[in-house]
Amino acid sequence: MTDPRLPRYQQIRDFIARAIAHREWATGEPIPTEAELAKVHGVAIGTVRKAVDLLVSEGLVERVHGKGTFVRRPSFANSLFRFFRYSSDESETLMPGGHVQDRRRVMPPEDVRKSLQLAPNQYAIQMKRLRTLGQKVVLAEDIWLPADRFKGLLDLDPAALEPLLYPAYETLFKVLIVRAEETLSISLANASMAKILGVHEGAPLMAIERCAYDQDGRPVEWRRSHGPAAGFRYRVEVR
Amino acid sequence: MTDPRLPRYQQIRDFIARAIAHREWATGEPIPTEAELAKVHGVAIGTVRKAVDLLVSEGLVERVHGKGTFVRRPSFANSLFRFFRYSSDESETLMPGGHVQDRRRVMPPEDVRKSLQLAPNQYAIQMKRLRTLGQKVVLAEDIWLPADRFKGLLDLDPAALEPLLYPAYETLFKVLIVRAEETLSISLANASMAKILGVHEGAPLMAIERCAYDQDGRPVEWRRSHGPAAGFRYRVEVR
DNA sequence: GAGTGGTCTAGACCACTTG
DNA sequence: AAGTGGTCTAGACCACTCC
Repeated sequence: MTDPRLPRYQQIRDFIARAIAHREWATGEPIPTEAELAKVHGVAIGTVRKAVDLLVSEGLVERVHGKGTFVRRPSFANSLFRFFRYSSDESETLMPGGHVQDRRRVMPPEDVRKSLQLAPNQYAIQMKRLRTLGQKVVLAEDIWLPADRFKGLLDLDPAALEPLLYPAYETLFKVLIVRAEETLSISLANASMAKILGVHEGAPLMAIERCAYDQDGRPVEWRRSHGPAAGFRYRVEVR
Repeated sequence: MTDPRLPRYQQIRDFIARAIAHREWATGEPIPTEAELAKVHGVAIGTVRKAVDLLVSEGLVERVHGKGTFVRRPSFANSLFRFFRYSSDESETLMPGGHVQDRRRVMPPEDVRKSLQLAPNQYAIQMKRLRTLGQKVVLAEDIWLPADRFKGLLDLDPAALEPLLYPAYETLFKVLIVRAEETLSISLANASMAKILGVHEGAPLMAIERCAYDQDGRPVEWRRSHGPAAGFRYRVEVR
């Protein structure tokens, strides 16, 4: 399953990441102890520690001294601030709702196809989605997925995809998002956007393009989101 | 110098970081080999490796297999994309000029004082600065520094601070920036901003607030930058 | 071939949590 | 006291670069 030419610690990291993606250990539950992992994989404990170090740095897992190592994933509030980096004004306790409006199986435009590394004849699934805070629409999203990794999504009850997509990807499609690249820019509202977001035509909008990658580094989602500029804040740490 | 209660690998990391900040090893030059560092500090090589791992993850140093470990600092193009995350349209080869306009020693406003963790009676140095691409002003910056760590900055020839501030901080004040937090938002140009940036009043601007931290995790610079929204792009990787 | 970092071992002892 | 992760050792051998 894993490339045997990879270092042992990488293989063990992949093994654990895959097990987590497949929900073999529930969120908040401990993974096997380092001693046990070492025994199972037939390596020294230092090698296991290096594998776990990687997972910690990816945010997939959390060490607690004296207790164990725990699956750390976005049960809720977490994924919000890992990937939903938008807050209207300062309030920390925001909790956006998600509302999938539209789902289709289509050929993606060229830029999306490239970002998702799809072959020219491969299909994508497109979804339109609104994010709301209270009654207010704060973000209109246009989401693209590789169809072959999300078989059956079109037949799902839309409610199964709410309030957050990434936990649903994980549970339903064994796709675990571990990182993403985002590009921010500013655009002006056209007529339809203005109507959806409740701003006047030509009002400034924040545009966020995101490409999200799974535990194996493959791109699995591309989205473009638009939100009203007023009150928009985006926080990030750079190194 | 370093807290002896810290783990050895932390102490060694601090030792190396400090040496780099003090320019004991030039940019692009190799630091001592791992074997040598181990001998000097009287530890096993694995401990040194852990220290160097930290520095690599901080981007301070770069390993090259078979050759050595090299000081990686923003000699030039690097710091641009580490900390100057602004590009007008897609062109990758941008190289913004910096032009310090104004320097003063003043009491900082409350929010700046807090961000820099200054005591209520401590002074700050304020600088105004323009960033240009070709003839065009792309960013107007308002920069605040703790006065006690930048003694003598007011007497310097402004040219000593160009084209980039962070290398100057490092050479002249032994302050090495290793990370920063940024908050992006959108504002509208007032009359003076409009004039400086060459846009009409009320035009949308990108506003970037940044707090930068040194190798010891202390905040050493706060700045607020404004640039025209048109053509603005900000790329970031999130985990 | 000599020198560098990269991987891995088989332990030891310490610090913290839980019963 | 037992079990967990955290630090550290004193090596071994491999992969890569340079001469």
